[in-house]
Amino acid sequence: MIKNNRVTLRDIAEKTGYTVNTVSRALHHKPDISQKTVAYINAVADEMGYINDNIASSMRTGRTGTIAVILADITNPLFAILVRETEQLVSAYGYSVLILNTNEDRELERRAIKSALGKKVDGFILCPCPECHDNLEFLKKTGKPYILLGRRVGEHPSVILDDVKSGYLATSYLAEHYRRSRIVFINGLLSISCAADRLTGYRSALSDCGLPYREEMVFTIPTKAGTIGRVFDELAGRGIEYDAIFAFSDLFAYAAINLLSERGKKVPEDIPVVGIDHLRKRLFYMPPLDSVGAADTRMSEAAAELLMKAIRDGSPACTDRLCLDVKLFPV
Amino acid sequence: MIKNNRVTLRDIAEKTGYTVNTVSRALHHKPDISQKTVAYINAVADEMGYINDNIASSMRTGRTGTIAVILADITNPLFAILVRETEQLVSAYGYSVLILNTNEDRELERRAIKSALGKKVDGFILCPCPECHDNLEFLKKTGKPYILLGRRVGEHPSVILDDVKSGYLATSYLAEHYRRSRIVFINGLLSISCAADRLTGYRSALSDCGLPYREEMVFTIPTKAGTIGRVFDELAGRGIEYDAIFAFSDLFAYAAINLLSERGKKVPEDIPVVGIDHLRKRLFYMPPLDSVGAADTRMSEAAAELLMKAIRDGSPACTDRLCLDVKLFPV
DNA sequence: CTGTTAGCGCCTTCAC
DNA sequence: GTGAAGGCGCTAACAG
Repeated sequence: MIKNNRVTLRDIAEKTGYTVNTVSRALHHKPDISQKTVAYINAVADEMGYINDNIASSMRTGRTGTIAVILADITNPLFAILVRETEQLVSAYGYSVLILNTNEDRELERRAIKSALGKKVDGFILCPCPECHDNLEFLKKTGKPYILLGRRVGEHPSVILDDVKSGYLATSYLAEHYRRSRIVFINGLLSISCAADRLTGYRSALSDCGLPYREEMVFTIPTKAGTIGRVFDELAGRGIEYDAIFAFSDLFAYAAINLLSERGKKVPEDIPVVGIDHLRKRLFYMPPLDSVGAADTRMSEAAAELLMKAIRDGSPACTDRLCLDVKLFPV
Repeated sequence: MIKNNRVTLRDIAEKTGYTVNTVSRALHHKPDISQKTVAYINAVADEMGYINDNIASSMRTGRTGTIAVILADITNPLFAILVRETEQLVSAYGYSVLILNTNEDRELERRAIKSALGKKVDGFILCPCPECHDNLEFLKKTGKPYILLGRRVGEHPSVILDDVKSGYLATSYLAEHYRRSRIVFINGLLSISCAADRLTGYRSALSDCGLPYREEMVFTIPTKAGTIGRVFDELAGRGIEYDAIFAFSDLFAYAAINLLSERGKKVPEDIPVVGIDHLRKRLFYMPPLDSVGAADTRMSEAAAELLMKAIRDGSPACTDRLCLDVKLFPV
């Protein structure tokens, strides 16, 4: 068995002659310890290489200084950005982030929530998977603060972008700026609020531009590799003419552009493509792309602030529901 | 103050009439409890919604079931992939992952290590930042198992790709397949082992192909946004002719392609570009790109396996140093 | 200002 | 097979 050679409060207490508890308070700079003692104890602790045992602290205080971020897949750049922004914000509060991937699967999401509860996180940020109602109700019952990010579900607290407007802006940009009338919409699954809302925006924009809504132009596919190829197969197989593409996400848009290139089509000359998320704002290496994204506020920072507030206040859950403005970022 | 309404062992004990300790052993399926009792207690625990308190368990056992993964930036897709693969592998062992970003900064790396120690992780995987010797020595002294990923430093245990070969393959592909002789190398900082090794491979390939090594064709830049633009400014400003680009990473390669496009150059017709990491293998939306990547084994899985083994054996650190084979993946 | 006491929830050791 | 006792390292409450 390995001997745990970690320095504990007791070690410092023995060395300094104070009690464990005085040492603890000195290290926390509590007001009821003399300046001299504080300085002395801190110096000794430093010298001995003391590091506070978070586990033991949590045991007493009930707080772990960790929040869970639960989402589909960290290799999706959008989620990576959300995580990074969240992490940077909460670290200012001394918090760190436990990341759990659901792969958009309900069962995995449930397990992730339980796992995080077992690790006694102080709060949750989650981008819920489809069909997640049970999971969210379960989470709500725990009384832990939580907030949804990017997708709303019923009355659960959430911070989202204005997805109806996103769909509207993207579609009308294709119609007006590029003067297109046959706009294919490659959408995500409608059980995700943002997909449903973007469809609403798409239809509304078509209507305002005097264009017909045609069901065969709209595809709903899961956020996985490969699935997007079938859209083009189907378009070709059924001989559907189109002159523009509105993609559910920048990822879909880039994947579509790759496939269009393979078929000898140029973007945007032959087929303009508009995406959503504006990844380029953060990821310098992404190719140019017309995209709709948050206008000012960062979604994840807003969510993280609300969560931190709820944790500090000891409120069982934040009750806010925020919908942030978006705008189109042309290439 | 919020009442903590979590179900504890004691609650189950009271309900079943057994002692806390019998309940604990039943839930762990220890052999010295009767089948009937085990079944009964588990049923009650389930019904009550019991979730093991990892914090309290860790307190006793000294293990947290968490490993730290410390790297530059999770929004870099390469790192995101490494994290995801690591997570998937260690989750099979019941482990989870704490991610800490260093932004390639020594001080942040040190803080990350300390933070992870405070959270009592059972082991470390890190992609060390430049000038990290002190940090690694510090980590080594803690006695916790650790392993470096993607970059080697001195004698510290590591799993890396064969970076010399990567540099060689990329360069010779440009020279032989594309028949180019003036190959610009946009490299990372030489204090990172893979940059140094890839430079060795680059030089060696030039030499084998009968091409001269020209210092003004080699640039070393940090892995940050914007810096790559200056390479092209400098090439233009100094009137340096070039007909191919070897990029330190796929990200650099994509960024270079964007900049070449802006300047009206076509890839690969005018200027072929070869990168490293082969991101497309995992990220379906990335544009086509010639790239060098791991031949078979996944680097992060190898590292994670070694770390898990070290943790299970209770050995203070894994001592292996692994260098995995690479190959070129043409578009 | 500092010391004493108590206990967070769990698991390990030993007894019965 | 099961129960009783002890303690992981820390911090909160209360003395003095």
